[in-house]
Amino acid sequence: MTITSDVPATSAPRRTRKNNPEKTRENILQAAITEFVAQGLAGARVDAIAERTQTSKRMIYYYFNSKEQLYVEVLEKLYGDIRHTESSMHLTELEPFEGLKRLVEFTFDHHDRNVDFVRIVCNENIHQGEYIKQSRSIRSMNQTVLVQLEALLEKGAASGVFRQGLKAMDVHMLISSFCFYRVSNKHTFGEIFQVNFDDQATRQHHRKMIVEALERFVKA
Amino acid sequence: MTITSDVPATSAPRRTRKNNPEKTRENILQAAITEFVAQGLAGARVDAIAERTQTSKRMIYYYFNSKEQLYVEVLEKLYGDIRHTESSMHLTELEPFEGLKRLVEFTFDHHDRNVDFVRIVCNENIHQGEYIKQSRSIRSMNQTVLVQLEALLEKGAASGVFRQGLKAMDVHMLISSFCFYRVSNKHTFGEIFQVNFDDQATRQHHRKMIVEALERFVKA
DNA sequence: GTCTATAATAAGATAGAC
DNA sequence: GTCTATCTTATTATAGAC
Repeated sequence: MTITSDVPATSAPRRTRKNNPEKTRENILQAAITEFVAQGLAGARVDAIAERTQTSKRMIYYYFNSKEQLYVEVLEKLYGDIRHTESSMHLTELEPFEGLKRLVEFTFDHHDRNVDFVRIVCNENIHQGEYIKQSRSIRSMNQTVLVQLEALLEKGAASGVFRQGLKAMDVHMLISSFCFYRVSNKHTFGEIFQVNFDDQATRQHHRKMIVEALERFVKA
Repeated sequence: MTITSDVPATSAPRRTRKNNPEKTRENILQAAITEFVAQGLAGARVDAIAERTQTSKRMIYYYFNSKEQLYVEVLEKLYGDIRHTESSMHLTELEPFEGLKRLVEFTFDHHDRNVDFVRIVCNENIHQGEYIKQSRSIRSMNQTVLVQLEALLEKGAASGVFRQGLKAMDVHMLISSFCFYRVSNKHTFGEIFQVNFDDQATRQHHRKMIVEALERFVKA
């Protein structure tokens, strides 16, 4: 690259438009989330992502090298959002049934509010988890729930209110199943059985139901 | 291209290859299932579908007109497979808890055996149920479960073994959630928590667990 | 770091012979 | 009904100026 050093030192600044790498990067990432969630990895168009940004397509390749790498970063970002909130639950400080209720409601609300997360996970499963395996960080960040839930189950069993021998992963899976399904399948289930999952009364009803199902499941 | 019409009238038959419309159509449909399930609607390539068939790409357009129409037929076929088996359960002829157990185990086994069905439903939800709405048949064929389950719940409540006021759709959703999730999310959940969902011992464990969860949920 | 223009290729759909 | 060859457009990715 040749340097044009014969610029008048007194006139306009060297840069007319302010460069802001971090902001540009974040801007692209947000646009990518929207596009990947709506279209899936294969259906997403780099042009469409560019149109959603304040910058150009060239910058996408400049920062992320390829559509696939951009997708992996989106995956990591959306998985990462759960960890933050999850670690602040303090389940074991509560009475066991209260702790369980809080965990279930927390998981329910998180899925309900983060349709993006649910969609990207669905898409990732269509691709057989190919990209999640490329991310070393995602796996480690998800162990927190199991540790907390295990402590809760032990405490409940010790005090005799929960039954013995429950496995944290099983309970976690029961909770996740329901919370995930009512978001992931809202369109097909909603269409077939004519239910509107975005309706607030329906939402409250489901929330109450899944708490009850889990209470009955762990009860001694 | 010039036409060589000077072919001896007595020699080879007009058709060297036997035409078999129904078989060709079915052949294409099966290839399409494989491709759509593996790649999603957007990721699926018509060329790839053609390669999986014993026929050519031209025939795909001849029989199905477009990639989208072919996709809708795949959707209808996979949804249709459940109905057949579902209608032969005769739940109400059994003792209530036995009927419930049979329904849960049936749903579990169906999802476990039909990963294709689960994948296509996931894909359809990414597209916000856009194509399932185009099919008039799918909605009607799914009402059977609810009718049967409703009768079962009433019978159980009448004899006092089930609690009162349970809604068929809620119970159906609880069952479906778990059975669906462990297939739909086997790759991400499996990777994060290092579980192999195809392992037979794991499978049996989950099957027993979901039956137990439902028994506890409906118990009076 | 950022932009516009463009190369290279992949993919849905069709023409036309037999 | 079936085949091969091809048209047309869309899409990922890059070149090169500033």
